Amino acid sequence: MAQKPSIAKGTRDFSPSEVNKRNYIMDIVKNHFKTFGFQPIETPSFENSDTLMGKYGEEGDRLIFKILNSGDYLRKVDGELLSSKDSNKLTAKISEKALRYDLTVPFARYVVMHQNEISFPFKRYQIQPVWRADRPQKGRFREFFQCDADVVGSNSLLQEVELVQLYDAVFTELKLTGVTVKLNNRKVLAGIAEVIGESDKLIDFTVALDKLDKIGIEGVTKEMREKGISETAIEKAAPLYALNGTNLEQLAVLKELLASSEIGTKGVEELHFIVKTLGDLGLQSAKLDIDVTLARGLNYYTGAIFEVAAPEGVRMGSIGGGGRYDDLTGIFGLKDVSGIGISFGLDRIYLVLEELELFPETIENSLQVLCVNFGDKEALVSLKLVSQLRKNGVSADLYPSSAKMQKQMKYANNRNVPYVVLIGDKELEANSFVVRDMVQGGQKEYSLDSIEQFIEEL
RNA sequence: GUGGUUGUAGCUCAGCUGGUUAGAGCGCUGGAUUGUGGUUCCAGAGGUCGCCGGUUCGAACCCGGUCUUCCACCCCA
Repeated sequence: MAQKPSIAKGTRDFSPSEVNKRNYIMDIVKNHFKTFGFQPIETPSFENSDTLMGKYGEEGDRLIFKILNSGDYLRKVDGELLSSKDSNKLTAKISEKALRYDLTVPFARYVVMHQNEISFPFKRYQIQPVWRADRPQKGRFREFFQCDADVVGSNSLLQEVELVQLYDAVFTELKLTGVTVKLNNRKVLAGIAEVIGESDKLIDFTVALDKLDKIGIEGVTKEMREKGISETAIEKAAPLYALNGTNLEQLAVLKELLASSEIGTKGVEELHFIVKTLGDLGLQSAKLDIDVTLARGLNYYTGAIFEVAAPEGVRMGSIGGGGRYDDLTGIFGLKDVSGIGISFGLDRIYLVLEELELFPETIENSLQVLCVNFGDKEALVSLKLVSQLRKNGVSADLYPSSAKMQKQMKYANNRNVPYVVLIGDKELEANSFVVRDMVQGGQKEYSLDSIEQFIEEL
């Protein structure tokens, strides 16, 4: 009956070394979330379908994993509906729960449900898996972790400033220097659309604009034409592609360009404040770049839009993103609560650190000391040593059986154990233990009465 | 959701226009080495060639379906 095991499409197992590396990233992210004053929450892995459906657009609904009702779920379904083969209508009848699609909507739901217990502004972070019935691709899975930090209940632009600092702090500690935080503002995009006379095509316009670095100016203009944007509008938008110089220089040009648009001017002012303030405060290793072509998450972002690009030379899309959304909780009945959030792309950060060999070597040393097992009597003495080491915070183990020495040494080698301890009959007699340095190759003998000496030299 | 791509030993991959017992390297097990790993030498185990069906005297190879992998698009983290 042996069947070949397999895992579901788009899912992954994580082996010890991978978990260690992922934890390394998450611990650093988490620590900075905490020092910036964010508090952790967790929400269920599945929600009522009503909570999720319709929040991510039509495409999103398709990508939500639905959970089949329990029991005889077809019994109550109308026979006519069943034979109509209308999947969308039928789904609503046989599925009332769905897997979490992101962390933002459940967070909005959380805020609304707990509004009376929360002190605003509420700063929360959340690191949990989410699921999407997407077709997998490189760096895209059907199950993946999101690391989000959001602030709700404050519309101060200082939050924008702070979140850029948070990105900077995390990537600096990860030794991932040279990342670029790209910054844009939905109001600027709206202003541009207004000035070129295509306000009603804002989404089409920005989605096309967003592809500039991918398909070039020609590709963008072609897509705009296909979406029915007028030639004059396309012409008027042309100066956007030629924006260059420092952030402040670009903002000066934008200010001019958008002078006739109230909302556009507001957006430029917001960007100016963020750029100016961060200029005064300084960043450790990240670079801040205005990028008017940045247009992610337009369905809900209303102000700032962030995206973090990996250092130059690394072929990787964005490793983080976020933005401000003025009315996220509105859909659940709580008006006028402004929110802003950022997200870290754990899987992609992992790939980048791997490529640049930035993981510390010590991550692989899961066991520091292994005692070779020579037999019952020797093992007992070894176990006493192991206990002492463990009490001192040193990860130590005794090989569980008196297998051949070669086998035990090989095991230590495969597990990357830096020190092997030998207590055989010779050592028993001398009340000592021999420590073999598996990296250098040398050996040293210590007395069992002065274990501290060994611990100090570790 | 659309188009393409991949699947052979634990891993990475060979395998000619269909032809008899399907190979290599690494890893694994045992030995050279009864107290020494990482280097060396010797021997051995391990595969329903993703799965189902079809064509053929004969299929890892050709055809159809299905699952999976990766890539592009859509979208997105």
